[in-house]
Amino acid sequence: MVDDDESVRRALGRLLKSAGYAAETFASAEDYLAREIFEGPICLVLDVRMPGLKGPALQEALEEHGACEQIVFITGHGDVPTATRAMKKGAVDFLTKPFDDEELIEAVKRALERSKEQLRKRRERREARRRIEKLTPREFEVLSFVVMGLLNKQIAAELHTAEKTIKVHRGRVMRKLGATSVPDLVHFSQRAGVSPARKPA
Amino acid sequence: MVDDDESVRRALGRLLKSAGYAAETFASAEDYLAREIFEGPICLVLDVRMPGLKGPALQEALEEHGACEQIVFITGHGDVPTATRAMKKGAVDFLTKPFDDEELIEAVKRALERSKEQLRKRRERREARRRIEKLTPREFEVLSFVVMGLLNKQIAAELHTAEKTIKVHRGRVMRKLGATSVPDLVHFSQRAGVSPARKPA
DNA sequence: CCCCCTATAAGACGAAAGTCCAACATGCTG
DNA sequence: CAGCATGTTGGACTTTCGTCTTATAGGGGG
Repeated sequence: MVDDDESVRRALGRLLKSAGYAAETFASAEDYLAREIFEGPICLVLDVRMPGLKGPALQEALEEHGACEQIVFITGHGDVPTATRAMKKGAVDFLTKPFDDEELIEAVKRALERSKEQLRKRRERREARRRIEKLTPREFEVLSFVVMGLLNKQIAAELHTAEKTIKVHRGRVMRKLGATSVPDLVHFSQRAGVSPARKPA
Repeated sequence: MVDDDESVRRALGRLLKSAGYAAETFASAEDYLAREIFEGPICLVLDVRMPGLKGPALQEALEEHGACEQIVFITGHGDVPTATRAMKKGAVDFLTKPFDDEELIEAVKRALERSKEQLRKRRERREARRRIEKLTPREFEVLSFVVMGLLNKQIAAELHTAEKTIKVHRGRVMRKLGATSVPDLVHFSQRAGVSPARKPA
């Protein structure tokens, strides 16, 4: 939680801890950015108006860094454009003080779920990319064609080489990716966010 | 566009038409619901406060019907909670009068893009489901195992039957879905939103 | 009662894919 | 230069997949 008002920090800290969350508090956006990085689902309860870096500015900074925390804004003097912009940029909620404890808890809960899911997808994607990067250019080409459903001989024709060669590449791709089947390869490609090339039914 | 104020309807209607959009106007949410259904990307510019059915209520009604229009709210007296709730429910933007023409045009543009994309996904999904529903229960089971990467003999073991039988089912699945390869089957399953069953690497 | 759908299964055959081993050219790097 | 990674093939062989035909059996509907 980031809020410049210490009484708010203490009150909300108590509230969140009583709800079972490991709440940490920061007096400014700068303090938050300087914290040690925790890898796990994070919900950031963020005041809009603060001295120094403002809430929305911190939101943008975090987004550029590809951070995974989900943000719940709280504010005393929120206006509609600010709230709308914050929500458009992916905030989970935008609460105006005074708000019910229950409201905040609910928002934090949803934020953590979203953060967890985002984290999971990101990890999957990174892992898939990490392995795919170990492929040689040729192997990657072959992979692309395989997940498009082409037969070895068709791939061979595309690449102007022998079907035998394709088999070898294909086997190496399977080993390098740790895949055991064609569907595995498809999942890998999709998780890595590659091959939008299609030739559907 | 739905707004109870006729001068607003005329002004925004002109604006949108001059921007190249085929704008239609409605004086109330009820009128909008009674319109003939148009299938295509739709952006609904919606006033929040109106006699009869309010903007947010219409938003909920449309969502329950699984409509595909994307909503841009406009309002003269918007408050933060209303804006936040609307955005949480998927509104594209929430503009407070007075707003720049440019702002509205931009919002409408983004809304139409989102609507188009949503429409595309929905069509894909419906088409995939339509075909998958033509499968017999047994064939569907086989499909599930195939897209999980199991061999025919493994599927046979799972289903306590002979590999030969699986081959027959598999062939029928391919024909019924119009697929020509295993990756095709995988795409079908995913587009239809089935088989979250995994046994990853 | 007969036909159709569904599920089952066998035999036969060919195409495709995967797996051994071995070989060779290229280009980079130590 | 020697070693290594990469891309390229060949042969031989196994496994898997696909298709064709044929066949049996149960359930439901006309």
